Amino acid sequence: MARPRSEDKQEAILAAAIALIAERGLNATPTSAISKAANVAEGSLFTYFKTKEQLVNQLYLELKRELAGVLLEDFPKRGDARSQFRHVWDRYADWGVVNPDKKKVMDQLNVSAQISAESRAIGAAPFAALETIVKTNIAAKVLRDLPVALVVGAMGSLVEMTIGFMVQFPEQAQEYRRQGFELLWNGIAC
Amino acid sequence: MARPRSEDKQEAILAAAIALIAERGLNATPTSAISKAANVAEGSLFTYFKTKEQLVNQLYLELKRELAGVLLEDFPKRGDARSQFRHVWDRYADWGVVNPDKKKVMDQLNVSAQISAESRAIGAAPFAALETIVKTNIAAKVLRDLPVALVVGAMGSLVEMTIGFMVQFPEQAQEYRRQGFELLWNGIAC
Amino acid sequence: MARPRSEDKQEAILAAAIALIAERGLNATPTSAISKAANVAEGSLFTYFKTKEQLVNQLYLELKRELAGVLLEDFPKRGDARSQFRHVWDRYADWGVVNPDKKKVMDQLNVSAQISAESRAIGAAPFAALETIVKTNIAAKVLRDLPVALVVGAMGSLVEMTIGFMVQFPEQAQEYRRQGFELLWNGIAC
Amino acid sequence: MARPRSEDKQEAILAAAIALIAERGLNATPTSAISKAANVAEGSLFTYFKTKEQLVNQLYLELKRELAGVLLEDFPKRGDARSQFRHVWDRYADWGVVNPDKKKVMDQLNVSAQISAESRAIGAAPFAALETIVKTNIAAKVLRDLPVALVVGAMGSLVEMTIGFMVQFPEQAQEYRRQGFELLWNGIAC
DNA sequence: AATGAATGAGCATTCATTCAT
DNA sequence: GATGAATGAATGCTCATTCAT
Repeated sequence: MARPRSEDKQEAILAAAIALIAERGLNATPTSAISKAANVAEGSLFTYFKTKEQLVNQLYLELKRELAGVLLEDFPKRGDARSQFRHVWDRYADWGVVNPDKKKVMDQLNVSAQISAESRAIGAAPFAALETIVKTNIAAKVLRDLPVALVVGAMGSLVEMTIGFMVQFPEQAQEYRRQGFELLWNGIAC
Repeated sequence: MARPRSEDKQEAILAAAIALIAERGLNATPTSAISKAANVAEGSLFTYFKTKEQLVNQLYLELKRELAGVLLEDFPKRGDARSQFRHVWDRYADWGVVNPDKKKVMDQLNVSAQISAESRAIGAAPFAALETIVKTNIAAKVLRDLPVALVVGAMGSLVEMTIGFMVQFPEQAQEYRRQGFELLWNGIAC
Repeated sequence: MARPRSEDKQEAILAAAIALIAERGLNATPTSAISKAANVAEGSLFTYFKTKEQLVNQLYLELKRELAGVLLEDFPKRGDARSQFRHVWDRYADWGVVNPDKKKVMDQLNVSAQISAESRAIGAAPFAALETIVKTNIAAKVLRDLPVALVVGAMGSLVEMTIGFMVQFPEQAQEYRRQGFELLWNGIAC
Repeated sequence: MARPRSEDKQEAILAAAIALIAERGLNATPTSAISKAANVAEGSLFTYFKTKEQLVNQLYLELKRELAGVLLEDFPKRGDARSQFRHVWDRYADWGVVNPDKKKVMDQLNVSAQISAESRAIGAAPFAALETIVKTNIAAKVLRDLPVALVVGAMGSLVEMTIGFMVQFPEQAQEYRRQGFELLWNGIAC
């Protein structure tokens, strides 16, 4: 009967956290700044997230989940391998370009000591589908015989680097996106 | 007669900073902890580095310089392109495996808001030689016609990822090192 | 038609307060913990007690009233003075042993700055009968000629101390109870 | 070579804590108020006491030690038992009257959950001499055959109560002090 | 009346930096 | 230069109380 917890508020807090952490860095972003940016009382932040650490971990999971969703949405299940990888690559790159704040935050959280091992495990789960695809294509001799994780890792690290160039040189963004993918594909394909 | 500033102490502070930041993270490492680990008084740290930020920036430059030195030491100037890239790759990978703390700190500093644009520029300079090599080999049609920076970036991001696997699975370290390089080389070579 | 204030709830809150304050201390017991333990909403606590301070004062009065009632119940009006004092002594001691939580809370409230002078006055009132008994017996030369309040105070402080031993050494509880009383009686009787 | 830790400052903090806690109560006394009253920066309080809890425990020990010292100073070793007990009684009572703040603080700390079992044990040690005296006099049939701890406890609880009257009625202070002792002595002596 | 989310003042503690010795 | 005590702004979090539902 009391005011129900508002999902809006929870989201506003996460959104504010993204904007501020992207701009100022994780440690330079006090919870008070987050709550103020979210138009929420300082104390309210803690009704939605027990600690700052929990907020940060949840943010991490949210971003991972969102990204995984984006990558696999409209996935061309019946396409050839190259198209499939290209789909994931483009989705990832575009997501990073369109959401530079989220990208920056993810970069920071990826190396932060605040993210628990558990969060890392949960955050990695939605990407399992990618591993399957890689595995299948290695078995089918479409991809070279490399460790699955290495291929997945290469894709990740290469897009993330590529995104940097796309953001830095918006006019050549499409060019970079294509060239980055070429590099990846030549690296992994038979 | 005042004691001269001891270079030893300066180094001890940087070494302590590396160990602590690698273990606990940049923001969770107070200067007091660094000075204690360096066997130096809290105040003394500030005679060697005006602020924590300066210490961190200097640390960044130190690491970059060290890494660049390692990569180019014994560089096979007269070897073929593949050997040259392989040299850099192996040096980088081995450095990361042998110095996991330095690697972790560099990962953190690379995304930290504390590192100034100036530091980033200075830190990148020693790697200019790499760009030249890439440029030359693109011109010579040994490498594909890709943006130089993209190739350099790909090498960097791929080794860093590969190092992760080498550290995680020490028994297959050599295997990973080789496979990572194959992936890179196939990606960039004509 | 609004639900009437439930006396049950009021009592549940007081009972929960006793248990928690005894265990964790007055200042370490948030109202939220009390309401949760009482199975009542956080806000509801404040419909029964306007402030935490009022709750605490009411609790104090409740305990004082209960204790006074216990002491005088079945009071041997026609017995000799010793029996009468013994009755009060034993009742008090047993109450403390049977209700260690209430005893602890009373000890804390007795020295707490939260209890108003008014509450202290009201809380003392039910013990007026004791003063009368003391006064009468001093007049009758059964008790030494000491200030009434001093005698009453002595009885109080001695039982409370004695209760401590009874709780700490349950096997000698009866022994302590008797010996404590002897000490009191010899101290005050002619 | 740096400024040495000043004992003055440590004492100023403890003194400020006594004054404020006596007036406002333990939980209503923020460390900031203590440091301000001690003319010390907020942070400095924590160079002398790691936590508020530690400050409070130290304060407890300080008070216990001081009191024990006062009670046994100039102790009439060769006097008769009554004089000896009277000595302790008077010292205690006068200490309480002269130092009402310390008395109030001790009353609060005695029932506070913040004082550790260890502190309680250490705080009780200096009073061991009292137990010895009691024990000796029980063996010598000067005192009744009561548990030693009960006798010591009775002395303590009775003086503390008596102090209350002495403070409340300063004009009859001496009278109360004497009467309180009579009550104690008649209660414990053969 | 009942609920529990919302509020924001308040607090213990940390930490980069300064400064007396 | 070296030391470490001193400083006080900053921060994460708590909690009594209010209020929308």
